[in-house]
Amino acid sequence: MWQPTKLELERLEKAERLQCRGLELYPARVERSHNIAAAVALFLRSEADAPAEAIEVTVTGRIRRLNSKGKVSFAHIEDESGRVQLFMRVNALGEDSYELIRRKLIDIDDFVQASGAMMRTRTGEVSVNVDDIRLLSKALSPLPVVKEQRLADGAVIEYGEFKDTESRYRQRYADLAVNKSVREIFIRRARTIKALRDFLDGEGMLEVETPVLQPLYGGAAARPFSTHHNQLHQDLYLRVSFELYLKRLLVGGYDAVYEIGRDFRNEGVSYKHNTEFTMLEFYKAYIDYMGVMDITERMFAKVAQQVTGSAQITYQGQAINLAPPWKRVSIRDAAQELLGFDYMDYPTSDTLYAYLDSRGLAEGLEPSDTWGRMIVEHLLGNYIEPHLIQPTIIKDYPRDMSPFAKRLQGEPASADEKERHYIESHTERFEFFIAGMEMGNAFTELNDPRDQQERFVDMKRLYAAESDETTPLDEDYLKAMRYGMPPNGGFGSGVDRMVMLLTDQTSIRDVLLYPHLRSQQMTEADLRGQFMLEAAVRGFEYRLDHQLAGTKRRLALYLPAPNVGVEYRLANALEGALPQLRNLRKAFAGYLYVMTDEALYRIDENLIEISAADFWTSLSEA
RNA sequence: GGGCGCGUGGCGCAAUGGCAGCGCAGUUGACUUUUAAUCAAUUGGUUGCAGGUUCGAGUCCUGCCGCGCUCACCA
Repeated sequence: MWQPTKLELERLEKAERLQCRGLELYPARVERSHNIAAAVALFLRSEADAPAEAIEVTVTGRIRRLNSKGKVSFAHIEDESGRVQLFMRVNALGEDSYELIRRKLIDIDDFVQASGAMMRTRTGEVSVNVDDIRLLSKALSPLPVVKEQRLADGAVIEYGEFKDTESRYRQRYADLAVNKSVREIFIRRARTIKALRDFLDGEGMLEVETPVLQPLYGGAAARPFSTHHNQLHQDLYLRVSFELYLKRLLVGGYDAVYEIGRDFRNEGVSYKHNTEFTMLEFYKAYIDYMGVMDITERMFAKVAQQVTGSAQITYQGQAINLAPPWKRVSIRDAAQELLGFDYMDYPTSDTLYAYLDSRGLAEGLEPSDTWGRMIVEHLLGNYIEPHLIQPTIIKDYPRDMSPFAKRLQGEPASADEKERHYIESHTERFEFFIAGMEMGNAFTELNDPRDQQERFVDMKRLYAAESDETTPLDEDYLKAMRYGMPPNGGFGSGVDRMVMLLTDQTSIRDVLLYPHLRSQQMTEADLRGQFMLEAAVRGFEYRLDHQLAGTKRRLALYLPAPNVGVEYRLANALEGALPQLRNLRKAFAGYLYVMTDEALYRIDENLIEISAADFWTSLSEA
């Protein structure tokens, strides 16, 4: 339950004073003739005309700055479109109205509606000469204070920023309300996703939606979240990818489909991983991975153009050119180039490990890792990926890392032994990297059901050691493929990372409105809220106290006997709150008691009745 | 999960183991063109939680909670 701070109490008191004046704090009706940017633009245009007409406007917004100078006051209000200054004089507003400003009954953070003619103040700032001001919404809690100084060159310096990351993520609304740059990130995010849709629609692809809850997960080797459907008595997984469902649609006769949606992976979080993230996948019939490369390059250039105005972007101070063509290099050649050896000279995991070890490149690698994993995760991830600042397509991945990709095409018969083995052991898969970050993944999709089945078995065998989480065999997917799947190229890309790139952010959390954070510990305020509810519904009284045992800080819930004299009522009353109570118990070092006039209970795993003697004993032990 | 770091009024930050302070915001007063307005006065803190060492702990130690960075995991 909310326990107002001093500042909040002051605002509550103001709220009462406003109500005493007969003012509505949260009126239902609003008037607004222009958004702020439009009002300013209109005024600037009229100024250009010689005999400027008065521009009367009614604008709305949140007060972000308030400067009362006796009988004249200035405020800045802000709506999504921008800010404008309110010029308020007692003469124009009248004593009564002006008093609201002068006495600060209207505070910074309140939403107001202001009417008047547009004007310039003596210092030249475009303002509204306010003759009527109305409260639209009273802010009872003050937002963090951020002051802005506008320099002559238009630059804005912020003072007293709101930057504690935890508070900003947990109270994103406050972050957005005071940090304009944060608001801009999410506008740009929306534009990015729209630009992607525009592009893909323009390519003639059909946007589709496939199940988030899947009986079998697949399409990526990631650990899933699982859940259960009660009525169907069935376990379900939250999807880790859309791949298998989208490709089934090509069997169904669509030439090209795409989906933008949420994937869920039960894995660690990092600056570029969130447990749920936005994925884009598309599958297009009658093209191979080279066709996908073309689309990829065009798509990134076009989206960047649409979102930032240019295909040349700056990320963390580095100029990045997204315009095609991008560098395309096989993983084998990239390793050759950056590390100076041909991994095909070490065609088994044993020989490769031995070689890498001899060069001091095996740190973090296990001899038991598969050959493909050594190359892709270790060599690529650690030694190649960080160098890929300009967009780079790394292609032709080892087969055991690519269960849905077709084998590399070539002339095995005519090549020498090493090249023959290379072609047999690699696939038409590529990943592409920008700013040292993996941005996406694509293949010439496997459409041979017999080969696909073999791959499932191979994967199972290869990763059996890691047991629990291999890609399960999806028999229905194979069935679909047996009906005939057109040759196709597929693509998957993390949209959040693309947004990071286009907004110059280094953490995925800064491009997610509500990044995943561990839930906060139950607080006393939460518990009070819980009990206020229970008490209101069930009609009992309660009291929560600290200071049970001298100076030791303890929390106790006190339920007077007349209200909860009957034990089952007590149990009922606590049933809902018990999990929270247990949680709270941790915060109070394990001591939380419930008392009635008749009995004492300790909250443990359950509610345990104890004697008064036990109670005092356990307290003194603490 | 491991390592490193952080947690002090609403926000941003100080405080060799020795009186918990500053700026902004707030409150009161002055000011009819300010813009980080200014001037004067002033309120507000169980220093994340719990224990310990000490004459004395925001500071040192232990445990817990949360966040950040990083490593691991993530074909």
